[in-house]
Order: sequence, then structure tokens, then C-alpha cells
Amino acid sequence: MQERILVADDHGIVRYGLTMMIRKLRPGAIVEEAADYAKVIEMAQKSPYDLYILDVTMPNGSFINAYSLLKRASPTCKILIFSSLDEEIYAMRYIESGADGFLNKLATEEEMKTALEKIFNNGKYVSDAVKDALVFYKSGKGKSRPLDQLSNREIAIANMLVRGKSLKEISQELHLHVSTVSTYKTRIFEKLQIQNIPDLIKVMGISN
Amino acid sequence: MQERILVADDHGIVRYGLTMMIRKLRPGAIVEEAADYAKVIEMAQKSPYDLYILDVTMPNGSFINAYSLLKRASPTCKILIFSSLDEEIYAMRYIESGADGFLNKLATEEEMKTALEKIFNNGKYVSDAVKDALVFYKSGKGKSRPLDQLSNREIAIANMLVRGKSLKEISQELHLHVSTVSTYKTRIFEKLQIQNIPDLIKVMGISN
DNA sequence: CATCTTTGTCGTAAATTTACTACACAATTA
DNA sequence: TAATTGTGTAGTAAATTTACGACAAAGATG
Repeated sequence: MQERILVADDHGIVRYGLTMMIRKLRPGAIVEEAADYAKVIEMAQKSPYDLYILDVTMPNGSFINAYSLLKRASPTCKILIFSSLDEEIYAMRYIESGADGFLNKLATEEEMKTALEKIFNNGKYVSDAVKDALVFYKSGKGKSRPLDQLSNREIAIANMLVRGKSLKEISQELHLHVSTVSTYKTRIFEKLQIQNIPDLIKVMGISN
Repeated sequence: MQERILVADDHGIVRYGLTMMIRKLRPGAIVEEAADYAKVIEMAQKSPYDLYILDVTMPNGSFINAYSLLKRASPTCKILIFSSLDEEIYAMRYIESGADGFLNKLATEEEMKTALEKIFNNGKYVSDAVKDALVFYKSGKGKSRPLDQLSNREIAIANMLVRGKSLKEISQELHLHVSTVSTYKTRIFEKLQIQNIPDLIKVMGISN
């Protein structure tokens, strides 16, 4: 029985390159492509794959949502997340959510090879860069990844700040004193070790 | 004499896919790779290429800067910009700055083929999506794309603002009065019809 | 359980940013 | 060419944001 692999990314060239690379690395495997989550789910349900290589930031769906559906369609399937650099901070979060590996887009063919071997051997793969980032954060303050350091209230406020709300607006929406909100902002900046809103946007990403 | 093509992008897989694709589309061409601007310049100066396919958002340099150096190294060389979706708004600016084509990363092999033909035929290539965006903006207010509305000074300040600089810092770096910088900020916001820094980041994109 | 830390909250004073207004020059246009 | 619009620059007063210091309640820790 041949290996079945699905490559998903919204950028045509990335799919193209990935497909080429996988065909070379796993001769004989059936490699197919999808450009968004909806398509991935659809194809998986028609007939499941052994490995999904997914870009997390694809349209029409989310990893969390796709994950359970994929595992339901085939409990033994493997999932390798293929991300861009800036998402590395979330690597462990994805692994904890069930992904079997995390590779960033700067990765070489070598790394891909290692990742695939590890994964098909039932192991989990994360690149050294990600491990380093992890160690770095662990060695820092208390907790690991940036956002985990914030309390719920702080996250709520960080979100509003990233959306461009002023202290005043936030204080009104939350029925707090402006100075209270200011204190939150200060603490958020302290914890994340940043000094302005653009920095905050970088660490939190803009969702909307 | 063989065609010499340099593919530059910081993402390994993108380079990989691009290289594969180009080899297929231009059999016999020499295709080489670079991962940042510095490398592009270095390679170009060692021995120039006929075509550069560049990701604009690469580290260690900028398109504007690279452009003149590349053209100096070889006045007849062609430059195709290969961008991610969000940068499409700037497509025409790049073309005006001397690029010969603009293709986004969702492009198919077909489009790449068309683009290459057009460019090697001394034409300029922009995808339909970009043209549409152009028409859209032209039909709107007065001028076309958002940033065109700003004067040079305003652009300079907008750039500093998206990098998180405060009015005070900007005023110091530029030897202006804080109030002057404030006025610029107000005008920028007015012209772009936005009300806060996150909005500005959205319309300008984060380059660094 | 006693203590240390984190979290949610505010006040006040100081610093920064905004809102307007203003004005000289250039460039554009009627 | 006169009139209008765009650009670079400030001043002042009002509004907002920051810095700091406080403090109680909740959690964590030895």
C-alpha cells in the first residue's frame, strides 16, 4: 500500500515546491495538494491520507478545527505543520494540540527529510530553532510562550490595544478607570518586554 | 549563450519551488538562488543575471536599494517581483520604480509562464488581480493607491510611526518640533482615513 | 498556615499627544 | 497671472497617556 500525502498551502509556489520535495524524498508516495482548510477536510473525508503537511495560516478554516476532523477520518494519520518564521513562537502550542511536527518555511530539504523520518517513526519533530526559542522563553521569567504570561484580563486588553482602541475607549467599554487600563498596558509591555503598539502587534499578530 | 536567472526569497521552499518551476519553464537556463538582498547584490556583482526573481520582503536590504545596483551591474537585466498577497497594493509603485513584473505567490505555473514571456519580450507584466486593485482605487477618491497620497516627508514619518517611534523620538531624529510631527501624523491619518497606528500598519504593512 | 507573588483596581502628578490655528512657499490650475 | 491647493513648519491650550505608588483579594509555595 502506497503512502498518501496531502500538501496544503495557499501559496501556489509553496505547494509546488513542497510537492516536488516530497516526491523526491518519498519516492512512490501519492502526493496531492489543497489550497485551504475546507479543501483539506473535503479531500480527507473522501479518502484519508497518511500525512498532512499544513500551512497553519490558510483560509477557510483553522487548525484546531481541522485537527479533530482529520483524526476522525483517520486516527493514525500524521500532521506536520509547515509555518512561516513569525509563527514559531506558537510551535509548541500546535504540538500540544496534537500536531506531530513543526517545520518552518526556511527549512532545507535535509530538515524535511529528518522531520518525515521522525514522524513516520511515530516521533514528534520540532526544529532546533524552535527548541532554542523554547529554552529561551523557559529560561526567562516564569512561563513559556509570550501570551501565556498574561492574565486573562491582560489578554483582553492587549487585544483591544492591538485593534487600535485608546485607553479611554477601553476604560469605557470595561467600566474601569483610565489609570487602571494604563496599569494593564504597562504590565503587558513589561511582561512581553516590548515598548509600543507595533511591537505588541508583532507578538500577538493581527487576527481580524 | 544561456539565460542566467537568479531566484531570491528567504523561504527555502519558495526558492525550491521557484527553481523547479523556472527550470521547467526555461529549459537550459542557469538558475541560482539567494536568500537575502545582500547575497543577491553580491552574486549579481560577481557575474550578472538576465533575470532576477525577487521577493521584496527579504532581509538585509531593500528593493529600492538593490534596484540601482542590479541595473548598474547589468543595464539590460529584468526584474520580476514575487510578492505575497498583502503587498499587491504596492505593485504599481514597484513597476514605476523599475521592476518589469509583479507576480504574487498564489500564482500558477501558467501565470509564471506568461510573465516570463512578457518580460523577456521587453514588456511589463502585472497580474489581473493587481490590475483590478488598480482600477478599484482609481475609481475611488482622488488618487490611486493609499500611499501615493502621502508626500515624501509624510511617508518618512508614517514609516517611523509603524516602527513604533513616538512623536518625540521622531521630532528628535528629524530635528523638528513635536507639534510639527503631530501635524504630519494628523495629515497622514486624514489622508489615509484611519485613526490609529494599527490601522496605519494595516495599510502600510510592516516591512522591517 | 504564614509568606510571597500575582492580579485587579485606583489616584495624582508629570509627560506626551492631539486639536486647532497660523503662515510662508511651491506647485498647480483656472 | 491670480487664485487655489499642497507641503513644511510652529505655538498654545486641552486631552490623553505614562509613571509611580498604593492596597486588597486571590493564588502559590514552603
